[in-house]
Amino acid sequence: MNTFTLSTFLTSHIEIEADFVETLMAQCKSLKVDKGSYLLKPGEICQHSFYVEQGLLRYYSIDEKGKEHILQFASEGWFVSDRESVYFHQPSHYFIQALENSRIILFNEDFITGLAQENKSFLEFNNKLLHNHIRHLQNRINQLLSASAEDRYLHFIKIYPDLLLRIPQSMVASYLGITPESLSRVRKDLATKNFKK
Amino acid sequence: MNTFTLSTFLTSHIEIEADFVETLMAQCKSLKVDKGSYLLKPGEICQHSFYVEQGLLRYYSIDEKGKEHILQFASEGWFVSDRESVYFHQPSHYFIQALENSRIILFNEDFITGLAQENKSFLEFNNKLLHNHIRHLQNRINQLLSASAEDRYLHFIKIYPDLLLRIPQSMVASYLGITPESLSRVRKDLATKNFKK
DNA sequence: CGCCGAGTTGAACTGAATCAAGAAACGTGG
DNA sequence: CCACGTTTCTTGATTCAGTTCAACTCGGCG
Repeated sequence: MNTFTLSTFLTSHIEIEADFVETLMAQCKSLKVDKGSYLLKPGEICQHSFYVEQGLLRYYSIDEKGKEHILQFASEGWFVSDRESVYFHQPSHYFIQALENSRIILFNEDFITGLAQENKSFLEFNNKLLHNHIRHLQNRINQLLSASAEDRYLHFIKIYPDLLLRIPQSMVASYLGITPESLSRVRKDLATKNFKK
Repeated sequence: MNTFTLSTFLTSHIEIEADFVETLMAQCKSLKVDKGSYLLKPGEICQHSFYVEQGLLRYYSIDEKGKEHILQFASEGWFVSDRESVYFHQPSHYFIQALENSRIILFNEDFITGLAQENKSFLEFNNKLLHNHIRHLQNRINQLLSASAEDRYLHFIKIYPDLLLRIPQSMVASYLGITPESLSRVRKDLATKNFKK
């Protein structure tokens, strides 16, 4: 059985009436995507927030030199979307791609904002998501400004130990803002440090 | 005359009834702060969003090595706050400080969320602020991951040309995530490049 | 005048990138 | 279950962007 269904998520995060959850669920599309497939590509206007019930997504950009930069991973119980693109109706600069076969719930944003006006607890829920998003982004910026590659890696394995087992190391490096080679060396250094202790 | 009063800002950003603006304004405290003084310090729980009518603020952290890292500047027409601290009622890790004598409007967050439930256009306004915030944070992360110090500086002067004249260069460096010495060299390089062209 | 803080410059250093090669792990088909 | 090719990870040598520390310049201001 699966504890990451959307309804479980909703009821665990906010005070919400069971029948409201039902009607909400009934109006959200569920989607199965294969590993490697894309939910968003640059140039498209992002139409949804994606909730991951099962599987793993990544949210990333490619710069002028062709390098990938992963902004976010989303495994079970997480939301991803290009909120800038959704909200301001602008073409995205980002990719959202499945790293595993996944089961996703699509949230249409207009639908969401509509609900937020009707239902108080849903408004709170939406607000919580936005603030949580801001919190993550801000922490990330502060860390990129202040911490070394090693510190950032240590922080990553502390926060996302589960992801370590599911994604290739090169993607961790991309998330941290370093090259795969550098991450390999950081890990080597840490190993010898721990050995000495 | 001043075009950055809060009421001007509100009416230019959303469809909102004039009398609602009035009642809103009546309930927000205005505050004059001297250059150098603090609106938030680490350990405090941030209680407000700060709207800048006049002047300039910075939002920054200090890391373990004692280095400052500026996350955001806020001049006329901008909001700042530690949304994480406000929303989750957690002690902040950040400073908010006036870089000039400033006139600030205080937004109590509970008050805001209350209003958002009553007034539809205010809900939209609040949503717009949050999404705008997310947009900025995301762009910043993407840039820290992908762009060189020089690129980041060029982007900065393009986006915030006005700030260049108002803040010391060392703070621009802090915002960009480099040392003042490095920024000085970046500028030198750019000058000779432009000369050659 | 003389000080003071901001900015610049230089020289040495360092963390991380790059490029190239090799080793290990992994999945697929025989 | 093994052999093979492919992708992932590691390692080494070199280069490079940005840091550090120290000295110097400059403009403003008492």
